[in-house]
Amino acid sequence: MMTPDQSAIHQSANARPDEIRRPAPGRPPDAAKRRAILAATRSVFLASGFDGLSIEAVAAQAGVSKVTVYNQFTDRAGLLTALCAAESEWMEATLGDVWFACGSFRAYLTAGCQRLMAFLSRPDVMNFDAQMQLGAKTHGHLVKAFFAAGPAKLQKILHRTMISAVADQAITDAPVDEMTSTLIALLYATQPAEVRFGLSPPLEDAARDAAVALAVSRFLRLYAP
Amino acid sequence: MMTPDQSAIHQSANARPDEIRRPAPGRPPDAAKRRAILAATRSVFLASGFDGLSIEAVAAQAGVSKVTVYNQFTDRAGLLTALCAAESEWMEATLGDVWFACGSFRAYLTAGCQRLMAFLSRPDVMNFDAQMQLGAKTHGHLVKAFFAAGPAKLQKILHRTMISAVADQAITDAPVDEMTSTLIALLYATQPAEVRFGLSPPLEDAARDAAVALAVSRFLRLYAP
DNA sequence: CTAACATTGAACGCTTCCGTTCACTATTTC
DNA sequence: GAAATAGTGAACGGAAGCGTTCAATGTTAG
Repeated sequence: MMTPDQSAIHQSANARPDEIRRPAPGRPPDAAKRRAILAATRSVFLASGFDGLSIEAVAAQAGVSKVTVYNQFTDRAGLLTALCAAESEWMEATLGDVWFACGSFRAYLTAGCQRLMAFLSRPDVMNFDAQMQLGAKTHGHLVKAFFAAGPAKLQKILHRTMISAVADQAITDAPVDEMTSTLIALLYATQPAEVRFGLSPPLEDAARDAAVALAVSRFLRLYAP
Repeated sequence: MMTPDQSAIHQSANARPDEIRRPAPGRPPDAAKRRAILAATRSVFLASGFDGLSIEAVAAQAGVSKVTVYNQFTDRAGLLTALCAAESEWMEATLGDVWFACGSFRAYLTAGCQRLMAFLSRPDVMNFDAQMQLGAKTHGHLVKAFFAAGPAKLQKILHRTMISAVADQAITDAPVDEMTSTLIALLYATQPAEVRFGLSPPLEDAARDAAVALAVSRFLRLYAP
């Protein structure tokens, strides 16, 4: 009764290859409720973290019976796992979708970083980030997955970008890792400290875009050929 | 019985000026236990945050009766207030003590930033920082005090440093705020992302110092006259 | 229709922690 | 000495949340 199916999330992925497309008997789980539960879980998690997450609060906020939560996610751990998986997937997809060709390297980099920061500076995204940093000791496995889909993937993307920019002679051939971390740092400084601590409202889109453009300028000033 | 003394922390500060040095009757509170309670509170808080902080856990870890905690700090809120006050005081003092004269501006800045980051990169300090970022919604007053003693004070210190450096023609007279935030960003990038998420152990002292020196180099490359 | 599963609402026993009270001992001032 | 306060250990009633169970109803495949 502890782990009859381990996790309902990967149910379709775990389906036996020889009996595909055979629907399970009985009433199927309600996908909409599953989504509602995940959304509520995220909301509660942002405010309460790994250990504070109350399943009863999740059920209430999702407008669903507590038993349904256990039915769809087995467990508190299953709920957290599903949440982190969904968040990681979303983040990985978003980080990739942000980059597409433009004119000059400067224009490309500026536009990409602006779209990137429009995502990363969202209060909820930053909040999730902070929770993950705190969960390192107790939930390393989940943090690891999130890190791979988030920060690590971003680093890889920028790494590739730098390499091709060096090849195109758009920037000097300084150490790629140094350039990558410098760019990330300059982008990070885009967000004022008061905002990070929730003492000021987030920047308007225009202000954020301007700050990012300025950061890219500083970056190019450092590494222009 | 709710707030007979409001908060024992500021007891000496609140003493009437006309009846100073008159000791209170009866057995005085045990200062050592007070310190033990605060230390335990910090430890529990780093792991549990504002809402997860268990007073029973604090009492147990401090090796003290639960009643003593209530006796010395009135309240859960009083405990958190005292914790944040102590942390703010400590941080403010440390941030100031880090800077003292050296040879060149580069040497001065490098040494100061190295001592600064030796403090700021400590896992417990970073952890406290993350908890503060999360507590914005529910405990804005405490976060505000911490912010004033920490990030805001650091910003002021660097601001003054930049102004005098400009006056000495050690750096160009670019906008001071821009230079300050850029330096902070470059220092921030000193800490690898894996470390921030607790997936790698903190940098050794030598490695951290080297990274900081490199960050200062990049800063001076941007703003050398 | 029937078998199988989902969902609900309500209850269950259990644990943890809250903030408070009690009786008792220890320490300090007057 | 007496008065006043601090500290201990144990217990209190209550709140909240856990994970589970039950009976009843909804929905789906065969």
